[in-house]
Amino acid sequence: MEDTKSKNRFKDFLVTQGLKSTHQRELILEEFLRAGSHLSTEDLYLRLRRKNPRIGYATVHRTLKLFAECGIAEQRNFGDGQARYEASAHDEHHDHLICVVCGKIVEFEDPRIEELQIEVAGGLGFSIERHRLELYGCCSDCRPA
Amino acid sequence: MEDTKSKNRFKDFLVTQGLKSTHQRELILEEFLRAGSHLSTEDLYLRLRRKNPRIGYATVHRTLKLFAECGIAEQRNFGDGQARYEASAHDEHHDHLICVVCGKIVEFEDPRIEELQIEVAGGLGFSIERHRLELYGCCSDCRPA
DNA sequence: GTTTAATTTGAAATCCATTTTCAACAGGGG
DNA sequence: CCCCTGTTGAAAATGGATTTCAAATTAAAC
Ligand SMILES: [Mn+2]
Ligand SMILES: [Mn+2]
Ligand SMILES: [Zn+2]
Ligand SMILES: [Zn+2]
Repeated sequence: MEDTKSKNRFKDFLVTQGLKSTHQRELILEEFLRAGSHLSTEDLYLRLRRKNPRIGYATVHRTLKLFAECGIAEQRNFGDGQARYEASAHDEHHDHLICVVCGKIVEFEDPRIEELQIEVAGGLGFSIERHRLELYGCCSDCRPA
Repeated sequence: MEDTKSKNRFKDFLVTQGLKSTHQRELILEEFLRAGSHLSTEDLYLRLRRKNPRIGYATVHRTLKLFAECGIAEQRNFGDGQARYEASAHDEHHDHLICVVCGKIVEFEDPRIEELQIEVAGGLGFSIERHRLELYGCCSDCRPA
């Protein structure tokens, strides 16, 4: 399958927002869906340049923000100084495990942790809107034997 | 009590690192300990300027980094684009709950969540070095009645 | 106290990801 | 087509973090 869902969602988004469907936006969405996840604006920009040198960084940046606004992408920040984007696949939430040695990123989701977060926040009078959970450590590949 | 612990620790740190004890470093540490937690470099800089207009932003910045290096402060990043520092009181870890309306920051620590993080990471072959957990929501003061 | 070598300071410059500007350009309804 | 409006991309601006460098300060050595 070829991610028709995201493409349609973006198309609808453009229409309802009175925005235009452009060649660049199509190219960027195409490459964004093709490429692996957690890539920075720069990453995506460079990939796009290979095939189409006429694309501008500003357009890639603006289009990624549109993706996030429309809900087909999410911005992440792993503390390396540049924002990263990933396709919000399947509408399911997940958190991240990041290897501080090789940079590998593993996704996980644990309902028990999610539940405890709500409980703890509730006990302090907060209703949670969103959260950020990142675990930094060393993956099995990088662990000294 | 007047936080002699942090002051001594910093003093020792300067000696062992071959660094010098200066008037500015003392002023900055004094004000850092006096002021509330989670303040940005800019925040601290402005507070210091009130009493002592001769202090430079660069010095505040460098000194805060020294505090973090020496272990009496920790840098935090709550996604508002500027780093914040807090005194690492009592050597005990905690996470944060942030009100998206008024910006209030509440600290918490839940051993069950900490434990689950280790368990989940272990199941994926990771050993955790550190983590970041921030809950964003609405506090009781800001909740629509 | 004086000299000396090394570190520190702070204003200004630089860095660097992000965001904005703006004139040229493209889309798409009429 | 036309026209209006949204879009593009090169370049400039932004803003927090960091570095530069000459002058000032510190602390150890005379
Ligand atoms: Mn992910
Ligand atoms: Mn805190
Ligand atoms: Zn690794
Ligand atoms: Zn609040």
